[in-house]
Order: sequence, then structure tokens, then C-alpha cells
Amino acid sequence: MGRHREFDVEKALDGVLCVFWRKGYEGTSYADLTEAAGVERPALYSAFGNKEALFRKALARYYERHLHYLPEALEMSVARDVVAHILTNAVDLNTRFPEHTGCFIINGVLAGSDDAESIRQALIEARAEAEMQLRERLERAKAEGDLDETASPATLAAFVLAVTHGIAVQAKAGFSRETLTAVAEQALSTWPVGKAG
Amino acid sequence: MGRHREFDVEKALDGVLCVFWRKGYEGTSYADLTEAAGVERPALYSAFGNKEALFRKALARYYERHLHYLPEALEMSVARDVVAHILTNAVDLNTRFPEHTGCFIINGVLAGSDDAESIRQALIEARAEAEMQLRERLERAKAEGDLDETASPATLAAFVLAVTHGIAVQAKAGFSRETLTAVAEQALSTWPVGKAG
DNA sequence: GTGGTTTAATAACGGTCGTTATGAAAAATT
DNA sequence: AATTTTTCATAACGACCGTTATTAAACCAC
Repeated sequence: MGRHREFDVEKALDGVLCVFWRKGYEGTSYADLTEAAGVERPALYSAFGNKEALFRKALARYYERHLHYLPEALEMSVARDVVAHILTNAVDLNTRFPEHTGCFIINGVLAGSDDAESIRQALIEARAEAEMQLRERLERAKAEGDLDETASPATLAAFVLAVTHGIAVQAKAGFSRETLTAVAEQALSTWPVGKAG
Repeated sequence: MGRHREFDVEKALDGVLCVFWRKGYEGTSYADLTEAAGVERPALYSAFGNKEALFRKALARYYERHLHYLPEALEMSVARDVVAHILTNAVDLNTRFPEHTGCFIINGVLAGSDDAESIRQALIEARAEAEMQLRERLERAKAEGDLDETASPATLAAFVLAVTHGIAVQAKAGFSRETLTAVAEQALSTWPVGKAG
């Protein structure tokens, strides 16, 4: 029986999540990671694996702690409320923490070096999954008459995600919660409500 | 009178623009830059200065060659046409070149290391300048009755830029021109036309 | 043909990158 | 008390980062 692990793995991962959220995958060095986690590099490697594996664990932690509002939204009975819930919570999450604004998934990698490609693809897949889930929910809404019959669920889902991503970019640039709330409301302002809605 | 410069500075800068557009500021190494420009590092330094100065010159080149549609749009006499022109051309620019999709200004730096902060701020200012110009144009539209009197030019400008940024993120992720065109049209469908419009 | 100036390539600089070898420390078992 | 096992910190690894020193090449004036 050997030496017990001395540091709190959960707190270390929370710290790592914050610095990846603030600086992105490639902008974050091991100097940043060890400072944020409070342990030295070999201990990080031992607990989490290499940088890529660590980022993937931070991404999973982001889902656990911060993206509950997406499945919550998809459970709502009115399509407009689904989208309102998504946009409202996105604005809140992107502006709640002054030390890391914006969205972890957008901040992670947009354009990067060849070495970052696997992470970039993982983040694209994460966004595609969210969009697919929203599209399916809007298809159900349309079938239920909760969406105008000329509306395209695919287009609306892509539009909502585009606005969400744009809000993330603006939040990271320092836009205020008030401004971004107004943007979300603008997006929602002529939601194609169905006859049953 | 010494040796003449052997390489085409303009073509070198065009090549550099492409690789920064594809990989972003920090994702691009000097190995990438020398390959894209077709000259070795000391020649790049001699002609353009350090990496940061080079990126700024590439940004200026991006404006010269690709962002003509913004001043064109601002000259249009109907506000809705202004926004339509911006969104349509953004979709076109973000999807026209398969070897570098998305927007140079969004791809450059969203989140980055401390070393990239000055470039990140330069890109934020570029976006802020575009938004401010659009906001001023929309204020004029409102004064002319070309915009609903309850509409907020500031919010609409922020909304249009958010959609434009979201389109850029999606284009870089591989979304089709058709999908992004539909997103742009969806955004436009919410446009608050004025009584005179 | 020589000298002066400018440009280009090669190679290397100092530092940082992500990763790991090594020895020490801390634990439990014997 | 000694041994085994696991974890931690220090230091260093090989490679790459952005930048530059040095030498050679190409140009023009004389």
C-alpha cells in the first residue's frame, strides 16, 4: 500500500477547466495548468493523462457542471420556451464568471495548429450534437402544431446555435449581460409560433 | 544600391493571410509562414517585422481584399438591404475558399495565451468598429422612419454582428453555404421594418 | 575590377513546449 | 525496523517556438 494522493483531484480539474475556458486549448501551457490545479506536472500526468486527455476531462466537467440547461430546455412543452431557455441560460453562463467569460466549447479551439485538430473536431461534434438535439425537438414541435408549418426545424436550430455562438464570441470580447440579453430577445422576437402555440 | 528583393512581397503576404485565416494567430508557426510565403524566416522578418507585425499586415490585407461589402452596405438607402448585404456577403466570404473557411477576424484569436492578448484586443476592436458603424447607420435609419420606432439600433447592430460571428463559427466547422444562407435569411426575417420602409 | 549596400539562406540562439526519468516521501504490510 | 508500493517534486529531455548572427549573393556606382 503506497502513498495516498495528496491533492484534491476534483478541485484540480475545476481549476484546469477555468484556465482552459479562459485561454483555450493551445493558449494554455503547463505553467498555466500547474498553477490552476495547484500541483506539479508529473502529478497532473498521473491523475489525468496528457494535455489532450486532460482537456477532454475538462470538457466532460463543463457538461456536468454547466450545460444542464440544454436537456432542461428540450423537456419544455412549448418550442418558444425551449429556445428562450437556451438563449437565456447561454447569456447567463457566458457572463456569470468574470475570470472566464464566453463559452468553453467556443473558446477551446476555433482555428488551430495541426496538433489541435483532434480537439477542434471534438468541439465541433459537441456543438453538432446540441444542434441535432434541438432540431429533433423542433421537428416534434412542428408535428404538434407548435411551430409554423412553413418553418424549417433544421434552419431554426442552426439559427439558434449561430446566435448562441455569436453571443459567446461577444461575451468573450467583454459585452455586457444586458447587451447580450437584448440580442437573445431580438433573436426570439419573431419566433415562428405555430397555431397550437 | 544593393541586392534587389527577390520575392514578391504582395504574394508572400497573400500566402501569409491564408495560413493565418486557416490556423489562427497562435496556431500558425514560422514553419507554416515560410511555407505559405515561399521565403525563409530572415526574409520575412526583413520585409514584415515580427510575427505580431506580420499578422497586423495580414489583417490590413484582409480588409483591403475582402471587407469591401461593409462600406458598400452602409451606403444603401434601405436598412433592411444594409443588413441583407452584410449577411449575404459574410456567408459568401466565409464559405468561398475551401482552404480557409470562416472569418479571419474570428479565427485569429478568441481565447489565447497572454502573448496573444494584443492581437486579441486588435481583433475585438475591429469587430467593435464594424458594430459601431452599423449602429450609426441604423440610428440614421430610425431617424428617417426606415426602422420601427420601438427598435433599438444598438441591439439590432449587436444582433446582426452576433449572427455574423455565429455564421463564421459554423462555416469554420464545415457548414454548407446553403445552411448558412438559410440562417442569414432567418435572421433577416425578424427585421423590424419601419413605416417608411 | 573593386567597394559599398542590400537581400537571402543557413544555422543557431535562448526560451518554452509537452512529456518523463529519477530520487525522495509517505503510506501500509510484514 | 525493513520492505514494498504509490505518489510527489525536481530536473531534464527532445522538439519546437520566435528571433537573429553570420556568411554569401546580387545589385549599382565608380
